[in-house]
Amino acid sequence: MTAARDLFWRAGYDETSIEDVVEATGFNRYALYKEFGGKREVFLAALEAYHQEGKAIFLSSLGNSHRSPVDAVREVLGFAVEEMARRGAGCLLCNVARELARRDPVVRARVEAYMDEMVSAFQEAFSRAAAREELNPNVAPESAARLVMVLIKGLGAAAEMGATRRELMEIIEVAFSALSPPQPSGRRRSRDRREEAPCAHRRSRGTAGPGRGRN
Amino acid sequence: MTAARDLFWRAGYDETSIEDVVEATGFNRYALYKEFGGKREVFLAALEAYHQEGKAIFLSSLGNSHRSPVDAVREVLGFAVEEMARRGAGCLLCNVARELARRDPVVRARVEAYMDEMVSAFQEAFSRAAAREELNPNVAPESAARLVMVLIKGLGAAAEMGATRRELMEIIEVAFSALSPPQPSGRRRSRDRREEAPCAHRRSRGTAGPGRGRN
DNA sequence: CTTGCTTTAGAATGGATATTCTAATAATCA
DNA sequence: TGATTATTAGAATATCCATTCTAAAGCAAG
Repeated sequence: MTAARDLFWRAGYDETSIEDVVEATGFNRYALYKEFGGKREVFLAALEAYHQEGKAIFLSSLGNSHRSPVDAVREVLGFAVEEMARRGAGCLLCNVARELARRDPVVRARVEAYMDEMVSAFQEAFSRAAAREELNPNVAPESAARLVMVLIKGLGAAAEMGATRRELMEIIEVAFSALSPPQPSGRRRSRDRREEAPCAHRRSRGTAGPGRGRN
Repeated sequence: MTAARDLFWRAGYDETSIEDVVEATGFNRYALYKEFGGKREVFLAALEAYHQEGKAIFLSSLGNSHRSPVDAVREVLGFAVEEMARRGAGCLLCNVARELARRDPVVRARVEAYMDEMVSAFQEAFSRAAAREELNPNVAPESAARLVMVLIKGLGAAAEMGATRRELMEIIEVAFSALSPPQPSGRRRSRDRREEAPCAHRRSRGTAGPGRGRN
């Protein structure tokens, strides 16, 4: 199934022919129709797998409860961006939202549900952060969550136009600097933040990381 | 030409048939082929018109030199979002980047050039803002410009999934709070900013505004 | 070995649509 | 008016691809 997912991810729904899927998965074409019903259903299965995998990554990142939830979200965004830059392809969910989901109400409902789930998860994380005073009090958790979703969409689009991982990471850092509280703890000056904010290099080594793809 | 542009804008390239263009423009099909050469060329003309119009709006917004360039960028983003929410369609340039530009190198080059132009324009505005100490010194003008581009892409995608103008405006405000300098002028406290930042309501009246579409 | 079932590869079908062709109509102008 | 040219509407062509059909091959069990 990951083979099909990668195809759709790279090329999109329309540009991936059922023939490509047959080749990549080893499934016989006829068998594939008997198993799934049609191209759309194959895709929906791939999409489900994609979403579940992303969710698992996010939850595991949140699991480290000694870390700020804001940082967990940032980390997940970092993983996503790593993957996007490597593949030259944005979030599969966001991509299909612009092609198949436009015409197909079933797919659209599914995509909306997945996205709502994502926003809710982000929002909950930010709410928890707010309770721990780790979120800028000027920013509503809901708005922060929506911003993250917009970032995911936009960063993916940028990656598809050839943006580098570094550029994308830097954008994340800038955007997230709006989410940290003005004074991290007691009464520290803004210089202290300054050393945090523009550092887009921390997770910058390595080739792949535990990002989304691969298996 | 704006009729064709609106079609492509709303439905995308593939989902807009040449028949639709014929109907909407009144052009005879054969005449249209003689005039432009093909569907792709019709589209390129519409895209050029779209870009020039957006550029004009941006320049006129920047023109008010008594206003901060950061605010000018924010205002233009506001116009764009207004239009996106009204149409339920994101930036035409960003949209086509994901469909036609993938397969068509000529279109891709054009799209890249337009986008580069946009980023450069934003970057220049932010540089000017930095010189006037109206940009957060922790943020490089280039990064700010790239963030704005990512926001445009992401906000458009969000609008297509049904996000409201208000939601989108709020996201802009949050993101832009990362761009304002920590202390606006002399030595004011963060409470002063707090009254500025989450105000997504200033330009919130009205129905359409001088946004992109319409004519 | 033979009979019945499953799986397969490749051909056939059907629908969509960009593009070109054609015959008719309108427009231009001597 | 009459001849030439331009424009049009609709038919014809060509391509692409999801889906289905078909006939052959593989396989299981008696």
